[in-house]
Amino acid sequence: MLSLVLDGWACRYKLLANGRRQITALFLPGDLCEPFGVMPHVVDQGLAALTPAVVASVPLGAVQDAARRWPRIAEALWWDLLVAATLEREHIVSLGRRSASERLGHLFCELHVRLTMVGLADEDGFDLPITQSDLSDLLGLSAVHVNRSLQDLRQTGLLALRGRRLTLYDIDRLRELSLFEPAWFHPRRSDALP
Amino acid sequence: MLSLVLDGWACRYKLLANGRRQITALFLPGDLCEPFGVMPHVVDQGLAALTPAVVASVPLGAVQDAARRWPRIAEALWWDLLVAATLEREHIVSLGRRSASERLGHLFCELHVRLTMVGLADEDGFDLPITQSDLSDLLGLSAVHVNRSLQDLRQTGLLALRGRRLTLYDIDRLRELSLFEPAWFHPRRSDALP
DNA sequence: AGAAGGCCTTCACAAAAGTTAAGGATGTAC
DNA sequence: GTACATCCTTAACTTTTGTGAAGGCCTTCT
Repeated sequence: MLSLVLDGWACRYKLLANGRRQITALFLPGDLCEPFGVMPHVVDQGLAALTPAVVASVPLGAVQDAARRWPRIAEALWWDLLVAATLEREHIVSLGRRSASERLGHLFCELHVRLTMVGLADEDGFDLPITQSDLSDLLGLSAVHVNRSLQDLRQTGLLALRGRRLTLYDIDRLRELSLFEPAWFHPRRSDALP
Repeated sequence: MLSLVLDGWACRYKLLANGRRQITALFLPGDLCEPFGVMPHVVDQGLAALTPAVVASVPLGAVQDAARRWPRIAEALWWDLLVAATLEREHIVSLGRRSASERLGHLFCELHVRLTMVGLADEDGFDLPITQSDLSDLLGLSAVHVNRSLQDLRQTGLLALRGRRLTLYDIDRLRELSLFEPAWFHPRRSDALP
């Protein structure tokens, strides 16, 4: 079963024995939230909606048929797998080597790119429908510290977050501060497909 | 080009603009260090040997031919992709929600399982050929703190690390302390392959 | 209107981790 | 054997992050 998010935000997460939660991946509208749906036995983590969400599920057989018949489908699936893996690696880098503010900034830059690709962001911001507690589970921080770092970013004049709207006042400076390198995000489509 | 580690340890890593390094994946003998060798254009990260290493490289065409001719090859490739993804997700969990000692313990438990599978560990330990500084880049810590936490684990009587040999005195207790759940590591081989 | 719950915000304090620096051990090159 | 380099170890100190607790704002339910 292949699952595609049509609306809303979802995530993959793991709950540790001590009760802590770590979100390992964030799924926005347009994302496949089960890229390994092809091998459903091995899911070691939970899947959850962070907002009310609409998800389309396609039976595995249909996916395989479609992929065989239309190469572009197969190509798109590979593509998605690859982008997801890249995002995951960048997540590791953030958690390991970026400070709290840098993690927040980097996440916002990433979301801005991803949401722009699906038409859900404009030049100076986007809708951020999840709680600060969700952000903390995603970034490996405490909720209090997320709030603190958010205040820092606000006071530096880099962004505003009111209601559910995130406004980015100076994306270039935010990218610099967060060590964001958008290059990895737009790799060329490869012509060498398996 | 598909690359297989035959001997030695290697890693994928990213260097940040501020000079910090984060290792995103560790490759032991028997691991494919380019699971996405199938799409070589998109490597956003570096590949490095952590010890003198021997790597076999197989041209992409040969891999595709072999995969088509012998389904078990294709199956094994999928398998490797899946295990690597699971390890990567667990890496995220460690960096986000485990303390320094827990990260070390978890890594040692993971290495013990992986190295046992390729015959490079015995019941009570294995060879750990990388430096504490490498460990710190892998676990998102400072080298000094890795050393500190290592001392803690030693003094708790959980392990010894002399020369390059790591001895685990009480694996069960170490697993408990590190919130290690080996379940994810032995998922059933799926019968539904693409 | 009032009560309740979720979320955001702030504070004071505690714990964890980073930094800088120094010395010791070990191994390699000459 | 000596010099050099790398790695390990420890210490003192600083910074970052976590914890527990409290109050405020807002929405929803009754």
